[in-house]
Amino acid sequence: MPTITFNKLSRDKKKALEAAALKEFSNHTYEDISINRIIHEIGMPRGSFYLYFENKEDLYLYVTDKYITKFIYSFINYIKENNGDIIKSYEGVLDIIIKYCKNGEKAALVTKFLEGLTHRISGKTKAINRQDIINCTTNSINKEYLSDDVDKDLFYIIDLLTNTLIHSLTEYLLMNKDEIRVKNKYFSQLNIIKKGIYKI
Amino acid sequence: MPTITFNKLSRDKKKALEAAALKEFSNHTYEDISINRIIHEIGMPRGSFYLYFENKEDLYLYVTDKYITKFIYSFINYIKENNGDIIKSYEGVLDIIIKYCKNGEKAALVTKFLEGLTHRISGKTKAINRQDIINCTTNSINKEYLSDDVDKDLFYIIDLLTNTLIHSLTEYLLMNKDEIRVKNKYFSQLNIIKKGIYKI
DNA sequence: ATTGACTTATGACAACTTGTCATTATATAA
DNA sequence: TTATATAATGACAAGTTGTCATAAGTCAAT
Repeated sequence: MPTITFNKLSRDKKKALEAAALKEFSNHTYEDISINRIIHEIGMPRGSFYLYFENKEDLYLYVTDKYITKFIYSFINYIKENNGDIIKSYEGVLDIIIKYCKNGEKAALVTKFLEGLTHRISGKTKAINRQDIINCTTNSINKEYLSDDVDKDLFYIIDLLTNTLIHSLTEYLLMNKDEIRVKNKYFSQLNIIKKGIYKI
Repeated sequence: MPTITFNKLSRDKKKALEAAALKEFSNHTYEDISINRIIHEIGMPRGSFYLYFENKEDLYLYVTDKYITKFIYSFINYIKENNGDIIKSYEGVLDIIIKYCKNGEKAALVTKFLEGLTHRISGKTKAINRQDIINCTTNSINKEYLSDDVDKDLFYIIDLLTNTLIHSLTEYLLMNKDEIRVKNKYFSQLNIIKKGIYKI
């Protein structure tokens, strides 16, 4: 969490730091992210940076969280577009993200965010909170599709689906596995889960 | 991969390096692993180390791979003990690993290996190959339990199960989530998958 | 045994990291 | 205007990694 001092900063300075951070994050592994490069880029003195953020991890989680949150909101909308069909929504979202990554220079960023989701950072295990995704998603789901013996709170299901999605994205974006293979596997796995939770 | 020169080294020197590396890995995040500390511990000159391994990643993958392989073999045996009941085997293995971690000083190590499985290392995405686990596991599975419309090659299923297992372990070991909650979720998720693939 | 050609070993070095802290500057309130 | 609190700064210590010129072995062939 950035300090109060950071929040008091002018809009320009904040934006500059965030932009520089994003640029650095896009081009380097978490390990290789250099605060030095970030602050040099925008001519911010070393001491100032440490007045605003505790360390690299602090900055990383701040910036990453912001973008993950954006994604969650649009995903929730997407579920609504699909009338609460959770499997259909998860089926579609892989493609949407993959396409998003192909279009722009966004791939690098999404990749890094994925790392943020998957990774434990600096031992403190402050990995971005997937709980948020799960909570927000639950309410958008149409439970009529679901078999009667399925647990009413959909926590386990969403966790399983999210996990499967992230794993597939990781394979495609971080491990450079073949798109078609990844998609085939993902759809098969969703199908297994569908059989496990949907009415026959 | 270590160099040929490393393999030519005396048993003692190799063991010493591996032991020092393991110790360092147990007590530090990947990011914070210091080759400096490792070589100081055993009085190995800097230049020598770089004669044997390319860098930190190289050493890390070498040591980690060794231990993962050990685990795979014992897991395959465990499946056989369960007469090829894949779901039952995955149900049991979480508990086995958790207990293993409780008993000894092994927790730290398993934790780090989990990180190795989950993480991308230094951008090159050389994460430990889960393909091995999947291939070896396939042959030990009793397919009679499986519903007829399940794909004959069990790749997708094992990947899904492994992914679910690793996620649960991560939550317990790296995110310090409550053991009972983790287990409940894991079993529920396995149950969903079971419904998706087993004969009724 | 001596030469010469490899292979292996070594530690000083350059080029980077990060986080701190004494000092200076700027607000803000009395 | 003075006093106080808040913010900005950059030099610094203490660490990191990978390289490379030099030194030391090894070992076959003369």
